[in-house]
Amino acid sequence: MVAEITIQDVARRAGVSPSTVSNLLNGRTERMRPETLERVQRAIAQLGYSPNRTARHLKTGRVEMIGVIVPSVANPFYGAFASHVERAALKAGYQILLGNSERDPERERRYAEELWSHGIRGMIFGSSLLALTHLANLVEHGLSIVAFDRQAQAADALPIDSVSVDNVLAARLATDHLLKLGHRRIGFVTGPLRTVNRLNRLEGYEHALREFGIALDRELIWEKSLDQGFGDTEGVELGRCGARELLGKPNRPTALIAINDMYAFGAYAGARDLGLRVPTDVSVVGIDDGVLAEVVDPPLTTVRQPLCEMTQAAVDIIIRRIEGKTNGAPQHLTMKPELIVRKSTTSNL
Amino acid sequence: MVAEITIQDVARRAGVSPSTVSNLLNGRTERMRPETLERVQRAIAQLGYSPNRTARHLKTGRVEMIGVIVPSVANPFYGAFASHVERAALKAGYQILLGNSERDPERERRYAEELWSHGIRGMIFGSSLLALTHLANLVEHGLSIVAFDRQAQAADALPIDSVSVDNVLAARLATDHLLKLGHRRIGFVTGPLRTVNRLNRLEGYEHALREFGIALDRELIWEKSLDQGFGDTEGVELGRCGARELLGKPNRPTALIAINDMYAFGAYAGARDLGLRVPTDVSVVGIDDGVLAEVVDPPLTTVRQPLCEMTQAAVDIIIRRIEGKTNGAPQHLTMKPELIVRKSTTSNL
DNA sequence: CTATATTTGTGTTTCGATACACCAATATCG
DNA sequence: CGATATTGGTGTATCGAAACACAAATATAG
Repeated sequence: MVAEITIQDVARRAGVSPSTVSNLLNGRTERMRPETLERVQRAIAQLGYSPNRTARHLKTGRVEMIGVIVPSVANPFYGAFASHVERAALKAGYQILLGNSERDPERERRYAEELWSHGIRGMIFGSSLLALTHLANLVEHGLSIVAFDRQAQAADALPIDSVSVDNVLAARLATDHLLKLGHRRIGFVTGPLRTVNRLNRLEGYEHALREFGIALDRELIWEKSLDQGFGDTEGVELGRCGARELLGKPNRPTALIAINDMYAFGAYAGARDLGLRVPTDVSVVGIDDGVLAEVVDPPLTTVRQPLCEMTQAAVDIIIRRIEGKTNGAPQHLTMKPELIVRKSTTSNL
Repeated sequence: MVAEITIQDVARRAGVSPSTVSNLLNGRTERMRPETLERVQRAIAQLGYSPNRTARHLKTGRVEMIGVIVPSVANPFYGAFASHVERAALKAGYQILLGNSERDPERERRYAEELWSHGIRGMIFGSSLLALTHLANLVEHGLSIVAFDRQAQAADALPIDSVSVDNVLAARLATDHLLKLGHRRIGFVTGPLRTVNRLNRLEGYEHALREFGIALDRELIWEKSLDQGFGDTEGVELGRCGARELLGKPNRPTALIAINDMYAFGAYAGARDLGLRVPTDVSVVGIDDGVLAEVVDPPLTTVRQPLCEMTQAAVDIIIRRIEGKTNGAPQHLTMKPELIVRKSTTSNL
């Protein structure tokens, strides 16, 4: 246990005042003799000094961190998301602080307050919750938020930026694809409809059916949540369970749309449980296009979200807000999804 | 943008000194009149005050955060890991700060120094790198580290705690299982052998073969890394590639052991690429037992790591170190792995 | 050779919370 | 009733870095 090295130690060693060291640290070198500069730099290197961020933050009020709150990184989609956000943040000199909210507004609020008390003034939320009122207080105090994968809602009263894929379109692409393949009874498997992106996807599904002149059959929409709360396995378990129930009906659907890839993988298992094969007996489409989509058997037909561009945009926006480079009205970016046809869907003609 | 509320504001409102508010905040209420206490509490509630952690940290030198550094949370294993660590940490009143190192010692060192300069004095490393010398400097300065999934090495000169599954045993269980099923040519698919856990697993594989009286065929050990660096997809891609190469040989193996579940899923795809079926044409065993293992088709026979207990132990150890409740020699916990037989392996008799 | 600029740093205060020595007011006791 | 405890707080210095006004040393001008 060695004592911390402070700016004072460096100053003493270089024979200058702490102020001078601070000046160098903050790039105010223009009025500094080259030899002084070099002396200070040597002292820093020799002592292995690195400034205490806490002290710096207390003084400046700025902290180069952004908060990232997702339902759970145990879900590979959010894992990949967090990973992309981190990469983009690091490039801009920011660290990320990650929290799992399990889509619980109360946990989300607590996390946000926690991060706030660490001086973090910008956060990205991936949970896509219907309301954002639990964050109103902090936003009014000056917190900047980017809602990820949650298109702005008419009812939103808060100035919150958003970056999202067009989820209505995503589900329309999936549904249209199946309709064109001749499917008429298409099941929709989702977890709790407590998020904007899910509602939008359902809307896209209904829209596509309507456009095609097919009556909506409520029986084909399966929505349920796990009793024992949220877990790592939520998506696949629900997908499995939903597929089993829908495919067990007398007049079973010939195709399923899963709310995301994890649900689709679960649906594969559910179909298998009933002795049905994908795509021969039932076509399955996912949404996300994560890394596993092309590896599973059969490779999953799914709708791609441009995750990389989306995260980059989200990070850019939040940093501009934090640094006060944007002050105006909330920005809302909507990206285009893309249908990726693989082997999990087949013609029903 | 509302001004921050400080302890002074609360004190003024309650008609006491900041010291008194601080005393309450830190539980020193024993010599405080109940009515004063109540007045201060009311002031805190009315103003919605929450203490500035930065200032507190600067004064106390303590910060209730632990660093968690993993190769990448985009890998579901580390996503689940991070999620478990977070849960355990929160229970103990700690936050986690997460970093992805992509197994690069230099990135790992930079991250560690970054976290150190934030006042973090305890970190959990999940990368299992062969050497830990890149962290020597910080450890000498007082950083506590738990190496996760990396059994202590004889050459380790640093006082670093560890929590790991017995990786040698894990691979032995997998190999024995296949041997008992009658397999004699068993391939081993792994990424770069630059981690302790991988080397240990390879050792377990070799050990089991030797014990069974089977000569080691180096041709059956496939080890490669991706050219274009580390990505979300590393595991599955390498597994796929490895399986394709091994199964493409004239005298191909009848079974494969994948270094982890992701590689195993890749191996499924690789076998499929060659028109081979699992387990009819080739048996596959993974290691980890993540959530997808029982969902994929066929459900994966794998070796379970008791992730939950392991992370809990790691968090307990690191917090005891940070709080100075343990000072002695490094602790090394080794947990027992468990073979989970599903449908991806079958008899070769 | 004095007056004014310019260069090159420095001293002091501050951020918000905490630790700790210390003080005022009241209670207790012989 | 004066001396001593006890109760219930408070004043002040401090953590490490940064901001900013200001000062010493040197250069330049007239």
